[in-house]
Amino acid sequence: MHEKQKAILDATLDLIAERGFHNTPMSLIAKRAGVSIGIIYHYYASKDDLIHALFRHVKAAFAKSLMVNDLQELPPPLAFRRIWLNAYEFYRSHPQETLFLEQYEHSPYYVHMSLAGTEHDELESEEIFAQLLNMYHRPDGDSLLKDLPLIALYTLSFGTAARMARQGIVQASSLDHEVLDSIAAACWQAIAR
Amino acid sequence: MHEKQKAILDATLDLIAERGFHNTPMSLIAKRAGVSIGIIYHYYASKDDLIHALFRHVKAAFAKSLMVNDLQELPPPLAFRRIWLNAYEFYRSHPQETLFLEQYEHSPYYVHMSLAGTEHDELESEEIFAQLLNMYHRPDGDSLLKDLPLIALYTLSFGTAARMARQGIVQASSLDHEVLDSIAAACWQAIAR
Amino acid sequence: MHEKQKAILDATLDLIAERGFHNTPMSLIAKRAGVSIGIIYHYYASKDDLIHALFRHVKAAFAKSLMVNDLQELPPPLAFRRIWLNAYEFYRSHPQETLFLEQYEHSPYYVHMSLAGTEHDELESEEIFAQLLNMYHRPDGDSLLKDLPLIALYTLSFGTAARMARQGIVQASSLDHEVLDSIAAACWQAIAR
Amino acid sequence: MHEKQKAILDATLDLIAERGFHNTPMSLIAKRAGVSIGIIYHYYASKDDLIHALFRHVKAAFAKSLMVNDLQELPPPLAFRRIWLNAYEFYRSHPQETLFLEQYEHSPYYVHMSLAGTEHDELESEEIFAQLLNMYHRPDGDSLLKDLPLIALYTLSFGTAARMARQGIVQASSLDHEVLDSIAAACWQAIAR
DNA sequence: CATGAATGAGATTTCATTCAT
DNA sequence: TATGAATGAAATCTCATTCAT
Repeated sequence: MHEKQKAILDATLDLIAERGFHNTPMSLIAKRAGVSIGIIYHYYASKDDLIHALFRHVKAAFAKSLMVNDLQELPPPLAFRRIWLNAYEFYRSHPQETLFLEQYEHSPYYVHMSLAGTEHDELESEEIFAQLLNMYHRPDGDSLLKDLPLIALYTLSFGTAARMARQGIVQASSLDHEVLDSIAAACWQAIAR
Repeated sequence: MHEKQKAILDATLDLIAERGFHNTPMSLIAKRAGVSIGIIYHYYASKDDLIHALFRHVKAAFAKSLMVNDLQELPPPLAFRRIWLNAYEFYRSHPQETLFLEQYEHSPYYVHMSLAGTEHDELESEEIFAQLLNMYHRPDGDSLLKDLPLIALYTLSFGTAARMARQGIVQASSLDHEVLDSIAAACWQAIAR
Repeated sequence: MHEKQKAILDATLDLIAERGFHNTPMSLIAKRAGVSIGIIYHYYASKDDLIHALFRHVKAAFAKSLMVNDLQELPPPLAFRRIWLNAYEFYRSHPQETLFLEQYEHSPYYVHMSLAGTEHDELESEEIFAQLLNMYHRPDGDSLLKDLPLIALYTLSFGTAARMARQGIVQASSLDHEVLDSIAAACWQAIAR
Repeated sequence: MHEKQKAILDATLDLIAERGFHNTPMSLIAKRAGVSIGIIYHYYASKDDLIHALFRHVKAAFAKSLMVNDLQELPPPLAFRRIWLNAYEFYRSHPQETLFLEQYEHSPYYVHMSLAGTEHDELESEEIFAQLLNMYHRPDGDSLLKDLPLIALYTLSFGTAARMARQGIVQASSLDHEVLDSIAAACWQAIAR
């Protein structure tokens, strides 16, 4: 990726996180990124295209931050907690990314995303979560997890991590390690059989 | 509230739920509501003001739907489930309201809401939730709940109800009663001591 | 004139003096006057009509303040100074009226005023000035005044009084009696033969 | 200054002189200037900003027209008359500018001008006038002028020139050279000791 | 690759005026 | 007389996008 592309994505991220989609004109993105409007249109076909590209970029960075090499070798509760905390930490240390994702995923942009060339389930991050949960969850055999819909398991575990982190960002508060451990434990309790 | 105010709020809700904030011009709201643009500005100072007012309106309706008269008389786990299901049902039966809330609460509108005259903790709905959880949760005495931050308890209980309902709306799928009971039970398990 | 008419004219005067014609909506006039918009249209056919009526009202008040009964009996230089100071005092003690007149008389409103039913030379105040100057000024006979166009005489005498007063209003400064006397004397010197 | 900026200022001047501030929509300015509305907002932040800029532009042109190289070398009364006539001629030969100035300087725009970034006494033209009068006027030493406030001297001299010219424009009449000389002489008589 | 002046459709907002009550 | 909700044409202003350089 060119240096200018990076600058454009960074500027877009910051501005949308603070001001929202419709309050972030292309001209402001160009100014913040220190580039011309023209060059933005050289790399991205339209504003929507830029926003969708930014979403994929941020999602990929998030997925990367969750990567744990030796997941298979850890005992299940530990593997679970490792990823839970990784997700939490990513959100807390990337507030702009978090605020952007919040808006994007809860707006009509997301619902209509597949029209823009990417399917929801092509996203790496979702795949990683599903992979982890599926490690424990075999609906038709012996499972370490309760027999609940995948989305319920997801919400009660990683969804909670995300929410806790986002809350901390918006309210500028934070939780200490001990409390986080308790919450992670409660999540495990909710989903473990 | 005047009849036209109601028509304006209804039209705004429908349009924003379907099209998003910035794809919903005032002219379209006026047309859908069957009123003139001018009268909207008679009741609301600006588009933003209208959106904030709509949020308060929807939130109040939601809070009202949660009201249960005999909460105090029910045994704790039953009282919990009663409200959990009420919240779930409200979302499932009010998809427009739900989609609107999704967008609003995850956008800069929500973060900047206090600028519009209402503080987050002034919202009736928040108060009702806090009230219920506090029924069980006495940090310094005997509590039925785990010793976790209020926000964690909230997320693991009602937050989950909301998410499940919203997911159902977006994906046009639905969960049967048995499954809902299991999820409610898992929530209770997560937060109960 | 009804009490409400007076309130309307007063409100209009204040608002236009402070905000200008185009920044003074009828709704604001109504609010400031403590009446409904409807009643304004009962008394005045349009906003322009109201403004023209206000002009005539203010001009008449001004003319009235200049009245001096025994002009004919005073020696010329004294008569001159009497009116000069009256004009100055009116402006200084009626800043809103003055600012309104400034705008009105230098805007296209004034140029097009005759279209609204009043001719410039029908104005009482102009008549009084002309009368005074004509007392001294007989172009074809013996005159106390220089042989200059009436408008030049007017500008060098009363025009100066007006300007000095207006300057004082805008800059919130004021001149003491002695200085005013000197200026009045200089004016007389300019026009007297 | 870009060519389009000039076209915009010219169009604005013509239209406001003829129609007044509030009867001159931006769309009309754009059409008259042969440019798009957008480009006006590229150069000027708002309609008010455009109007203030136009005022500074016209005032600067006026100041430039008064410049006389050898003022110091002329005998005082001649130097005075040179500038007096220059001012008169500028107004007579620039009716649009004159009508615009009339409206602007007698409206709240002028009073609020300092809010727009320019102080009254920063105007070149004012400086030139003050400079000239100060050449003759030393309050604490020997002066050729009467001991009057600067503003009085200004009004009795250049103020009169401006008024005479403006009157001629509005009434489409004009004064011959001989009469102008008499008026200039009367002005000098008013202010000279 | 890169710029940013230029466009103009369309957005938000204003406000003189009307009219049912 | 008196009200003020209601209208909608028209105003100001925004901004995604284009294109000559």
